[in-house]
Amino acid sequence: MSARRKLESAAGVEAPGAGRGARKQMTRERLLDAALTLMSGGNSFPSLSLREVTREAGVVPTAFYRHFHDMDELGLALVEECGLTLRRLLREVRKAGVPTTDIIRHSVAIYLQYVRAHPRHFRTAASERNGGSPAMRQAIRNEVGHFVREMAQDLRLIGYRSDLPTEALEMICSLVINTMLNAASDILDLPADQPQLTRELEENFISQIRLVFLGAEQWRADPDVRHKK
Amino acid sequence: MSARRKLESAAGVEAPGAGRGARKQMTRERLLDAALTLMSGGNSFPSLSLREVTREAGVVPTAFYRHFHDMDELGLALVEECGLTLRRLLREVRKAGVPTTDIIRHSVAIYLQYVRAHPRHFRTAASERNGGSPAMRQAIRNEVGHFVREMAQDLRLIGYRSDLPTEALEMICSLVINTMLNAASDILDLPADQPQLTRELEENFISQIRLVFLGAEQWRADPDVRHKK
DNA sequence: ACTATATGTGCACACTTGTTCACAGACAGC
DNA sequence: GCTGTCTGTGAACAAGTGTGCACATATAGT
Repeated sequence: MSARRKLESAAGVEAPGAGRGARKQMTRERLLDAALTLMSGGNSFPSLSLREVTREAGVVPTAFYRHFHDMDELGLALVEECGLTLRRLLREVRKAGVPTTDIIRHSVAIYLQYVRAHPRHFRTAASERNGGSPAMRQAIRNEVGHFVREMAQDLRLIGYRSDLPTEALEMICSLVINTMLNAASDILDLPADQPQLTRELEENFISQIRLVFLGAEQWRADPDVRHKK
Repeated sequence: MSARRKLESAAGVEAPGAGRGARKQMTRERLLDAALTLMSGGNSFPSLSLREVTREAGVVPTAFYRHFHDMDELGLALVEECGLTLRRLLREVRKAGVPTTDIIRHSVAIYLQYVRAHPRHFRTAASERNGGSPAMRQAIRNEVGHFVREMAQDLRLIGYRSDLPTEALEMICSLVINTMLNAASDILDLPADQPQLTRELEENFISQIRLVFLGAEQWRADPDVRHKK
């Protein structure tokens, strides 16, 4: 299939009867997909060239401009896609409901499963969160911010620490999510043939999340630290 | 000074009486410095070109090869430099001793001061930790790993949670350090003319660290989670 | 059915990039 | 002091890059 793409270069030839806008979106997605694929092979986004992407997508370089002004614009679109994945993940976890035993382990399991199902999205998110262009960083930060707020609201809804102000809940969630993203990056970097290391990393990850929630249970809304010794 | 560099391009002309090895190391450091400077201006390491670096360093492209085979090799040297900075930070904190009141706030203050004193090192560390080439990622992971172990040992020495196995202490420290690096990245990205936002971020950061240690105090060595409900 | 439009092609251009090679000058050891 | 060695220079090259332009061709609206 990849070879097929490379041989018959004409994107318009592959789907000659699908409506105009539909085909446009198809090649647009092919460009995005190409970028993701290239990134999952060691390359990082800022080092991708426009031509490289179009080549991988099976499209002539100039066709790129029909969809994006810039590589940066493609980057932003990518971030949006990753954000979408994140939100679907949240919905998935919500759907699973609130198990009575070992909530954390359960949620983490869903999370890890999701990470492995969308490795390219998570790698991109983790990698460009601090690395990419300033614009891309900001975009990712926004996405993560949304995620944090949604998660905090979810905790609200299930009545978790309902005595805390939203601010505090979001602080906690942000810590959790940072930990999640770091773990995703670590796990995706692991050689696939090391199930032992994988398990260790996962256990470590679970421990960290558990630790955070242990702290969260003890958190006091407004500790007046200056008078505390 | 930057202009001076660009005008008189000959590096050998600038310091004509300083010993051979010494001058070699000087231009080597200039190359490293150039890379750091370029990175602190939006560029990320993988997008740097060899020529760009030599240009900024005020050296002809071919001179690069006298110091590094590769850009990757320069990257590794950079990581080492960042690791050195991290270790000096740790020594600084150690030197400060163990204040009796509000240890966390105190340590965080030192940390933030350090981050602002070496912004380029911390940006690089945060950014290439997930973004760079696989080799660079691994190198950073090693440095961070050392840091984690040293910090865990320090906690040991001051008798913090001496009942816990080293493994658990390291898990805690790794969580702390992840949070530290994320915070560094966030803070360095902030527009400099927003002291209010800066303060909020710092407070949030302190809260997170505090939360982690709150959890750490409650952590049980071997919670048999399967029998716990 | 005819025409205008939008998507993808092909070619062109000016640049930048990494790397090779012969060369110049400063230093170190005899 | 002479000679060999090492660091930095300069010109050169092939390859890759972003982008502008005129062209094809399938589609949508009349």
